[in-house]
Amino acid sequence: MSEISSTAEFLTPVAEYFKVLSEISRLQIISCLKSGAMNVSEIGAATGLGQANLSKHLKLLTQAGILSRKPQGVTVYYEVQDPLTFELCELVCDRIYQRMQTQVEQFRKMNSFSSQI
Amino acid sequence: MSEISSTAEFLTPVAEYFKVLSEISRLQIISCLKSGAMNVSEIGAATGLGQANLSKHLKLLTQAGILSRKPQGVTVYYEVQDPLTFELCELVCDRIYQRMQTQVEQFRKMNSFSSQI
DNA sequence: TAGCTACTTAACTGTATAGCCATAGAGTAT
DNA sequence: ATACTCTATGGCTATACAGTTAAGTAGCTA
Repeated sequence: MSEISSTAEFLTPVAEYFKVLSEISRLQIISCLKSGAMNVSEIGAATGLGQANLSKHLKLLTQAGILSRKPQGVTVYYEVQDPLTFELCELVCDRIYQRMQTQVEQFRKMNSFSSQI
Repeated sequence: MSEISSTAEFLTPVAEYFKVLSEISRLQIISCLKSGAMNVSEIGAATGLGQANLSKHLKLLTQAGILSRKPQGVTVYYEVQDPLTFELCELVCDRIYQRMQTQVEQFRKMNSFSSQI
């Protein structure tokens, strides 16, 4: 095994983790679980995702260790298990906001047609 | 525009950011840039990625604001521009390591055949 | 038991993209 | 100008996966 491929192998689970967070539907699910546990129907209503599709995403998120799955009778409650999830999303969200702010500011400065100072 | 779709729209750039970090090749590139700026050939040698493929990944990473691109004569040097990148990777890496540790520990406890205490 | 509800899974389709090849461009030297 | 090196791009194929429809499963209730 070469140095390169061994490095790549260590990075595989990291890439997989980020991949789970790289879909809007799953971020929607995580987002609406910020307030606490919800069952599948509730999550479906909140996100607008189709039932089967939602189920697949929930399975993925659970397998990734991001959500916990708790059946209660006929319904199943999901909850964000790892607080790191929120932390990561917030870090990225904040950075994106900062960049947008910077871009707006740069645009304002560069805009020769602006009547502003 | 419904509440749901507007939420989804805000999440789009976040998902895109995570998507950039969700590929082993790109993580390899980021990883080998930890020590500082490198040109394309050097990155290629360090990662083993094909030239055209590497170029595309570098473009993506640059567009995502993760790398900075600095041409010097005929060569082009890339560098990790946003320290947040390393921060995110470290957070995920550490968490994955913690989980692996936990799994090993649980396995040890559950393993009835073990000669250990 | 049957029937109902809540959720999961299987099978399929369309879309996105990683990797590869060939080519193009851009800078440098002869 | 020509030739050479380094990097970027366009076209292609194979693969992965999000979303959908339909069928299956598990727990409640009459």
